[in-house]
Amino acid sequence: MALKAEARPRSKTRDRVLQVALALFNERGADRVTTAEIANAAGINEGNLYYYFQKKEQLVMALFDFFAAAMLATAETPIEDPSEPLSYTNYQRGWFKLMWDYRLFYRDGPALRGMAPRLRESLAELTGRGQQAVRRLFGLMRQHGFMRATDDDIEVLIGNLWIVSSYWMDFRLIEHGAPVAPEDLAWGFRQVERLVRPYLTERAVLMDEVPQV
Amino acid sequence: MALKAEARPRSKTRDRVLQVALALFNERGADRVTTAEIANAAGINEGNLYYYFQKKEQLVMALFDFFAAAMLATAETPIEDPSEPLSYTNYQRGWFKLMWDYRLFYRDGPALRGMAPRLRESLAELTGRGQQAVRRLFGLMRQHGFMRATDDDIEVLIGNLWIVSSYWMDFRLIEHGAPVAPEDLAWGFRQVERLVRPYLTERAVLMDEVPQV
DNA sequence: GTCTATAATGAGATAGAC
DNA sequence: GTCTATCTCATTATAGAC
Repeated sequence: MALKAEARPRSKTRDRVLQVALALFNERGADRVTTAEIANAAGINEGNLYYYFQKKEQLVMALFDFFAAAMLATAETPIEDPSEPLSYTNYQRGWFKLMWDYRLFYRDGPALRGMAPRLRESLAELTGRGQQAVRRLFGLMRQHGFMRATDDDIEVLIGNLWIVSSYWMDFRLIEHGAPVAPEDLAWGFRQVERLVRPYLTERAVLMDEVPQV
Repeated sequence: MALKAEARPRSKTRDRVLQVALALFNERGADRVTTAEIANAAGINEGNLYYYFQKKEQLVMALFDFFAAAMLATAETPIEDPSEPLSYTNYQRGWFKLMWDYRLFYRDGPALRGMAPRLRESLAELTGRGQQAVRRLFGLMRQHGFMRATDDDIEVLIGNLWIVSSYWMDFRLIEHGAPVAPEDLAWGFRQVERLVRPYLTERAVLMDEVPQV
């Protein structure tokens, strides 16, 4: 099981390192943060950092474990009321909160995989489970008459949803120069919503509201 | 003008370096190729490489100039017969050929921007011009009754088209492990085609054919 | 223009004292 | 568990001979 939490015993210092690393990565980009900076920001010495994480890869993987748990919780959040269209919008909101909290994994994916090659297969596994959850969700929407799409439509749609969701932050960075900010979430939310819209029935209300973060 | 060709006089060695660097980057990934390897593959000494390109960034930017020219040529290729649906499919084929020939810029974008920070603004400019060409294309399709979409629909669609086109290779790499191969082009082609399909009218034939590369 | 050196970086990683 | 000090190593970059 690739997504289990780490085995090593808990420690306040260790937790602080992870917390600080997550913040630094999220803020400045994973490729612009060195182990020295992380140790410094955590108030410990660089040598001490290596007591907890012998390789930078281990640090990244530990962060990924948190992300994986959060993503699965998000993906498998049950729809409050499947007969109420707004419930699905709320579900989508959950995804965008996740993207923001762990934006290092969305924005800096390639850089992180450079630091931690093992990340690739963990990501593949997680992606599979996340997509399965979305697949079930669309099944539910069809049942309730909110969606009209063939199985094939849905497979292609899920692929495109995943790509747009995973990379819109990097795309936005290129176009705007500035790193992605909370205000940009509405843009991404809208792009994703429009992917789904062509397959919604008249029964479904518009789902292009601005997400709360 | 950021997209002009370089000013330095031509030279066989210089051309060979660029050609070899493009091939190596395309093949192995931009972040896995060192200047030493490039010089070696070009049959010259590492010191000599720095006679032509004082910084690795200059090498990347020179490659980008080729890419930019090819991309603009692709984007602005006139539609052979705007009243013939297949012409638009051919246009899309052109894009996928470009993606393959310069896949380093699609697959290794973040790594390249790490090597050459100036790339970001050049990419932004190029993206803008490319999107403008696609915008005109959709206008043409509307004129000929192949497309039914509001201006707003088209703006969102272009954003999603750009994201899926730009990042599907990286996504595919995560899911499959293996680097993207020519066979995968059909998958990407299909994902892109399905983004557009909901806005096509009955007059437009299906455009989901497999691209030739 | 091309080569042989050799420097200069800058990061990750470790050994061993406390 | 934490620190100081040091090492390794890949890479970019330059100086100067030919």
